[in-house]
Amino acid sequence: MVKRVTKTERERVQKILDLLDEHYTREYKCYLNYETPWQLLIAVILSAQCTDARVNIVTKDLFQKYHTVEAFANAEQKELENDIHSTGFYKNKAKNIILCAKRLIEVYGGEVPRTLEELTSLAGVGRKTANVIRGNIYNEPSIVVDTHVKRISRKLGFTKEEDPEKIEYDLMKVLPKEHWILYNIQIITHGRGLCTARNPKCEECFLRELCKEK
DNA sequence: CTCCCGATAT
DNA sequence: ATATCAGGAG
Repeated sequence: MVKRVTKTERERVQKILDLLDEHYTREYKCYLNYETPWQLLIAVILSAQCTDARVNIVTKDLFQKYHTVEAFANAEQKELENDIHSTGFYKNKAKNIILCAKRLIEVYGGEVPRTLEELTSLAGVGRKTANVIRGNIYNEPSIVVDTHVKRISRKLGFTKEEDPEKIEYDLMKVLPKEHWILYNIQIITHGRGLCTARNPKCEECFLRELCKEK
């Protein structure tokens, strides 16, 4: 189904974006700690079904131990599994990180590629991870659909889809391009503080009036 | 669709 | 005890 956006819908969207800008940061600063593009790539791979706080604890030691992409490419899988154990899914993540690092070196000269197609050709890198890299590293307008963006975008009536890729396309039509990267960061902040998955603090929410509710 | 999976809040 | 966390692959 093709989504159409009417003028009144656009005005409602703009009100929500204004309120988000008013209450949350306008910086393209993500919650995962990193120094280099490849460090962000690994941090995002580790972040699957894991809190960013946990990932930051793990990567602090991890990036002290493995200084380069080559170090990850040559890592012993069992040892890397142990190093990232607390993030969960550690066998898949360790295997993917090693394969990803090898391909970064063999195909992309050790650099993190820029296009969605190139990024998703890397092991452990799907659409969500690729879009984080495109937005945060290359400043390319991109929409990241994670668990918070999915839940809250549906509550706000921006989409009725379940599939993250379809949600991404709906949000592209609903949101002005200048807000694509920022939206994700602000919604995560909102999803962690007020619009939580379990007991959302609707009474305290500044979007209460504009929310389509459950 | 299922599996991968530990840590934390409720 | 259970839901949830910056998902991805087979």
